[in-house]
Amino acid sequence: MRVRVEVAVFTVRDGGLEVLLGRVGGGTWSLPAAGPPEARSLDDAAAGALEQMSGVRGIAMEQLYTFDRAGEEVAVAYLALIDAGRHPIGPGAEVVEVRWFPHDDLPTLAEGQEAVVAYGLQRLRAKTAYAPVAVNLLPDLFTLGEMQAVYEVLLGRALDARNFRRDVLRAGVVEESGEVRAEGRGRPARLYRSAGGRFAVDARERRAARAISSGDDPPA
Amino acid sequence: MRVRVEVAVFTVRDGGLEVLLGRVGGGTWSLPAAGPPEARSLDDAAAGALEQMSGVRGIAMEQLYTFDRAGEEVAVAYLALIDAGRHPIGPGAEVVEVRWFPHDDLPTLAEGQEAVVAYGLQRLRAKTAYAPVAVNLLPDLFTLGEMQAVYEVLLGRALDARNFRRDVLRAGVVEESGEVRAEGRGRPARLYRSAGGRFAVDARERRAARAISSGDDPPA
DNA sequence: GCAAAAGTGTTCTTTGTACACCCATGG
DNA sequence: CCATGGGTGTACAAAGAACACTTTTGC
Repeated sequence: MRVRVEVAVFTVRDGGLEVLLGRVGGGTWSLPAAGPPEARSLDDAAAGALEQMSGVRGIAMEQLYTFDRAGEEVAVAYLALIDAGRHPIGPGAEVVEVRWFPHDDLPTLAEGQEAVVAYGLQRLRAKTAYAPVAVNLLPDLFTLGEMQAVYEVLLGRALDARNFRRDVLRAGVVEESGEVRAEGRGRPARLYRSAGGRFAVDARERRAARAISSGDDPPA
Repeated sequence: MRVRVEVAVFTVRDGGLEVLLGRVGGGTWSLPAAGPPEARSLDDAAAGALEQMSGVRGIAMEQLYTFDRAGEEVAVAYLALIDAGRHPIGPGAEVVEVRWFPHDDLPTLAEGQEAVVAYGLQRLRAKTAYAPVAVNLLPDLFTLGEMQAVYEVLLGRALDARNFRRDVLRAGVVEESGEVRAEGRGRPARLYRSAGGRFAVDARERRAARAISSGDDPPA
């Protein structure tokens, strides 16, 4: 049985959730993937696959699930979240084209990769309810308004700004940078940065997450 | 890279949580495991490994995590829960001995399997908070007292019987069988059976689970 | 001075938690 | 008749959800 790694990479841009895909030789698009990784850890292989396809490196990855493909090959799938603004993408060697696709308007993918994207999305949404996933999708400094916008994209619904502020600040997942940014019209917003810690958006989401959720944090 | 499957099998017996281990040739104990499964799905290979080692079949399995072992082999780990009373174990071909070990008093295991057991346990405890895992660890018909006892073992703390009853019944995860069982002294208890559905023991646990938790239900 | 986004507190409802008593049986 | 486990309901605490108004800027 051959072993492969495949990475579902998500970003939030222009009010939408997007997936990173590349084209190597033929016409079919593919997730960042690597064939039999020789004497490398799976995690390294996944990071390598992303770098090889897009030039992006230093991104945290989380193992998602291991799919078998007709009993002949196993594909160890990973999830990665990046801020597209901070990490510009460019085709690596042997890569014809890399780009972001809206998650709900993907081209035909290589065999079995739809399932990887679908599961990555499910996991991402589940994590939304208890982990500060948005900080991985935002620049170093960001406003609470931007952060809320990311959550609204991930959850597909509007959030109450007052409760959002209160919950995020109470959870201690962000800290004030002291700086302020005037973003055109409107009162300037304070800029925050990540401070670690966990976060749950609201109880309704938590319940939903539980209902579709199971796992744990990966070992190691 | 070679592919293996390994299964962490848990049961609750005599007020303790136990793990199924077997010995094949040498002196070292091992989880049910199978080498390169030829043209079989991973799930089938995991079920086969359990049957091969212990004779037990027809048990639901859930994929846990894929570990890499020094970049040479990947081990796809599974979690299984069984009622030891309903599924007696016996050594399969080429198996010298199979038995249950208390989870906190395991012998030396084959390379890397401690991590599989540890992670299986973590996942099992996390699932406790939102899934009716106890029904997999109980006979067809059981009393709420027995069910509560299983949860108390998994959680390692006492539960309030009144709240437990209310929550379990409200969640609709069990249904009355109409039968009653006199278990020695005390008022006879009604017998219930599983009715599907989800269940969370209590909010404190839910929070704890969230804090250590991440995943989702596996695909498919 | 007005449109637009940021920032602040309070009330209400739901959920969870703690807790006291009666019931049915075996010994 | 009493010890043992089964079964029921209620009062209190905590968390989440809904909601109105003031502040600071660009135009």
